[in-house]
Amino acid sequence: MVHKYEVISQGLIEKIVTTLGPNDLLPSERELAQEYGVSRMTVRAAIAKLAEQSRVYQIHGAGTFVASRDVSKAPRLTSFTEDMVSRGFTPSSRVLGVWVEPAGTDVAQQLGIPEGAECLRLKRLRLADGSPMALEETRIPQSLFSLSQLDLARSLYEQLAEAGLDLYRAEQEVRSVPLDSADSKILQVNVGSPALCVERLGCSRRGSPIEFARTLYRADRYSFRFPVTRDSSE
Amino acid sequence: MVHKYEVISQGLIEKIVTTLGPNDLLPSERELAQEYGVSRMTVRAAIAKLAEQSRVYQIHGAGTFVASRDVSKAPRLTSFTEDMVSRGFTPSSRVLGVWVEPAGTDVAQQLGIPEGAECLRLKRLRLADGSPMALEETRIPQSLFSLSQLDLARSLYEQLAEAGLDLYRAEQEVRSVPLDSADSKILQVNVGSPALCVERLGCSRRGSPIEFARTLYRADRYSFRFPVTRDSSE
DNA sequence: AAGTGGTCTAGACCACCGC
DNA sequence: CGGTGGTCTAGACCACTTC
Repeated sequence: MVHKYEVISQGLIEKIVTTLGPNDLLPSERELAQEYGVSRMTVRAAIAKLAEQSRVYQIHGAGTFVASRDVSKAPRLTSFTEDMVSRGFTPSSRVLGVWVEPAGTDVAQQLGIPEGAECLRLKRLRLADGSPMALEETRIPQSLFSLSQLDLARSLYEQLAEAGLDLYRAEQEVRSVPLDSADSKILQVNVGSPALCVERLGCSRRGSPIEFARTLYRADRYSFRFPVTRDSSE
Repeated sequence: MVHKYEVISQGLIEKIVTTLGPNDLLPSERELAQEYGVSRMTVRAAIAKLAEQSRVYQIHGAGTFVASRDVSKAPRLTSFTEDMVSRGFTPSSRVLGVWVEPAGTDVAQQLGIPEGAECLRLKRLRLADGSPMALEETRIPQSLFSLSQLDLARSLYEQLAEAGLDLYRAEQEVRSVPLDSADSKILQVNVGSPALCVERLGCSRRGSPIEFARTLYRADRYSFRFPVTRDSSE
């Protein structure tokens, strides 16, 4: 808590969760500036942070308001573990295989590496409350992270971050697919059951690809929920 | 083009699309301030707008850079027609039914109206390049928009906007579901084929529900693509 | 008309990156 | 080290909502 605007953001969040409800009016920017003894621009920085997270919204001429709770979660780049915890499940994981193998055409294209370049491939069954939730296959260029660095007992993201490979953003593609017999057996559902297929290309802040993951979620246990807005671009 | 920061944003966009490529360095904030004869805070406002749209990214101490072009824009709240056009299809539509009927439990809960309150229900088959793409069912509280106001030949969103019901944001839930025999026949795929089921609750800027839509997209023709970022919260 | 957020100024100092 | 973005000030005027 170094910056003033962070103090104000936190103060507002506390006010929101304790004494205010959805669509309630927050103090005006000028009031807050006086209350915290800062300039109004600093208050605006604090509110901008909250608006970015959809915790509040502003209406020109009217004021700043608390956003509805169920709108507040924009999709974030999370690990399976974080995702499950936030959904109220206890996550666990079973490694189905680790390989080093040449990249196929699609993987190479996604990761922006030459076809046939060696990739770390990690296949895991993901469980929630002890029963199958998803089947995940991750590929990372061996040139970035090698098999010998990998500790299967620890979080992959943590280890990537330690190697200077921070995932900053990702491109996700979501489709609906029928499960083949092998995958359906692993996920313990009938052959041909639908699954949510999420392909994710994780990138650094500079935009260079780090990780390509394909995850099959059991359709009966998993869904995506996210907000969309009209404006944004221009 | 009233505001100074908009002029600067536009100028930067032009520079980006004409003379710069991904990860190229933009002029510093101070240079731009001088070039445009404005304060640095105004330049920052312009850049903040572009960063919000992921057209540029900033690295503390290093500079402002052009984002990779293949980073798709965050999902926006669009009509089926807009969505298809942006995907390169020619959209069309066939109305399968229009009713006024009492809201069921789930619809009432979503729209925040009493169970049994009258709703406008509109069921449409959506086509892309002349063949079935999606099956869409929309419900709007009759108290907000009545059947007699509806012109089936025109865009529903346009008519809602004219009635003062601007959709500002929406909550979307995306699942994978198998198609039953009736729906699969309409969409011209095999029974049990997977589909992407998108449920959308469209709201006003103030957060009051306006429209609840459930759309079944053919899995073989449609997928979602969107970016996620790590930061945001905290 | 009063109050709100939106834009804007002309400075300042700090934290970080790259050489 | 110099240059960059990140934070911050103490004002100002404009545009909008609400009454």
